[in-house]
Amino acid sequence: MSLEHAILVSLAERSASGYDLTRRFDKSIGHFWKASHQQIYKVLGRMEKGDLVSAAVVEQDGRPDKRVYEITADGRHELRDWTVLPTPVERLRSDFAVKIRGMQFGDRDAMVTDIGRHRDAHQGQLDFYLADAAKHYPGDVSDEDLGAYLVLRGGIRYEQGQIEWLDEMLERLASR
Amino acid sequence: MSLEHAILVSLAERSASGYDLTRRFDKSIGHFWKASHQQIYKVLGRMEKGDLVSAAVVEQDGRPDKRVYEITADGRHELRDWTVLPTPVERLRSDFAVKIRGMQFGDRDAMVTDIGRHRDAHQGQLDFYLADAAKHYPGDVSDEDLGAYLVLRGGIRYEQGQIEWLDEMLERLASR
DNA sequence: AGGAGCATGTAACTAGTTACATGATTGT
DNA sequence: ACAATCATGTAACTAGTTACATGCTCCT
Repeated sequence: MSLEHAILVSLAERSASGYDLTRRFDKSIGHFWKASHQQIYKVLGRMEKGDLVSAAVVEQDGRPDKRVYEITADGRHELRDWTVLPTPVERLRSDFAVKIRGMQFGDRDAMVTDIGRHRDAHQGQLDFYLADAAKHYPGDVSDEDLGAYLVLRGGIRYEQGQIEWLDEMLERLASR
Repeated sequence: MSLEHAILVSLAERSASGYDLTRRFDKSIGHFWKASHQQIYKVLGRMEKGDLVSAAVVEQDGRPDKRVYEITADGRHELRDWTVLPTPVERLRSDFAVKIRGMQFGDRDAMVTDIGRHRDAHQGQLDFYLADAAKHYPGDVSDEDLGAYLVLRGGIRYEQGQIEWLDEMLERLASR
């Protein structure tokens, strides 16, 4: 159900079409909750029925019409109510960790290569986050931006932790 | 499809019934891949049809019969082949992060409480991992245990990173 | 007498993925 | 001519969750 909430947060920040949301879910908010356009359109339809969002058709020239969604008062209430409920503490669910765990039954060389790939990918993501932080939050953070900033900080710490772990593994595996 | 691989890894370590696997998925391997017993029985059935595992009915006295699953040669091949393929780099998918991101639209006090709850939960998990590491790997780690050890190291780093992030948030929010 | 543990399932549902579909405009 | 961007969907499928079901033994 949390795609609904992610959409509500995104629309509370700024109204958008399904297409706009899809792009947002490819970056910013999508860094910690990804969604395909198919899923987004499906959920938007359900949310419109539930009066959490309302749609307005906007005609454009040279481009197809679009349905711009706006959060409703009900939607804002739902969002606030949701923040009051305790969030279940999530467990990790990692394909990669399962594979590491099964290392002894696999191909050691291929796995070292794969660990290196992951290291590079996480380094890339970290660089992206750091650039983003430097660009958007060079000084004090406004109350309005605090949530986005804190999540970005979480992303940075996560990527750093991953890189440290991946490096630790590479070091251990190099000496065998 | 990765529950299959998680089960293969677990059965490669030691044969087990669906019930045994369920308990394992409540601890050890379940720390980074959780699964319900319903899902486990369903997947075991599919895997048996695909000859990745084979079952033997074991009669017990004072307890119900059980079907003990063993990994087959095909299963071991599948596991090895899987380790050779590159693992897609996963993005985070976090309800909690979405909620933090939407902080400005929610109840600040409730969220501070929730962050505290998460902090405690992650501290508890970290303590558990540290005790596990101290108990099982006080000295050198054998080749056989390396995968499990490295994943445990990953878990420790992950929990530490989370706690640091949660503390950072609590500190920032206390001063507003 | 009641609850916890052992043991295995079915049924109904929700969320999410993958593949396919359409059609206009703008840039190379 | 061809690809990319804008824009919105349907259809078929897979994975996972929640609720329900059964029945025996051991412990308090």
